[in-house]
Amino acid sequence: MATKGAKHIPARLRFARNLRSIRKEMNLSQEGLADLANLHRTYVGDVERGERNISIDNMEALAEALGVPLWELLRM
Amino acid sequence: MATKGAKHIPARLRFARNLRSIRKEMNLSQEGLADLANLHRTYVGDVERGERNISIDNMEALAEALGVPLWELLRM
DNA sequence: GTGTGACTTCTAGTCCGTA
DNA sequence: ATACGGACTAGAAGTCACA
Repeated sequence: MATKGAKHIPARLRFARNLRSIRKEMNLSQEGLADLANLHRTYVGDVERGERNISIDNMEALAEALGVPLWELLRM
Repeated sequence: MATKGAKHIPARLRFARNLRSIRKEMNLSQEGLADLANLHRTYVGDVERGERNISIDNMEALAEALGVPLWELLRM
């Protein structure tokens, strides 16, 4: 078969990138987002760099803070 | 307006329920799934009961073990 | 085959700084 | 406003014995 590859980017990285790009689209700072999600400034930065293995509760907190559905943050 | 409610079920619970129902559709035991995902039997059970705040890496491991995209497990 | 309590190890998540 | 480090505490990861 032809189209097999795809070699998925790890979910953690997809989440990281989507989080950052959506946050920026909203002209929100990491600090501002952290506040909205009741998380810490530095932690959000770590997550956006893909350095943290974030838990589902906090993923949801961030999604809600951004006002987007969680699956949107897992988009390729 | 009429249809506003929706009162989202927490992502953790949605994940729990979807995981269980998809696993069962595949006639797979918690044990079998745990093996495929390189996780422990009891841990998978805990997750299916929504008792664990699972991290993104393990969510992905379970999704891959089931052969479904991660977002499928977050479906309402 | 699954649920549950208890337990230890490891990392998620906080908070302080400095650049 | 963000990155990054160190040091710390809360809580996730991972395992077991028993129902």
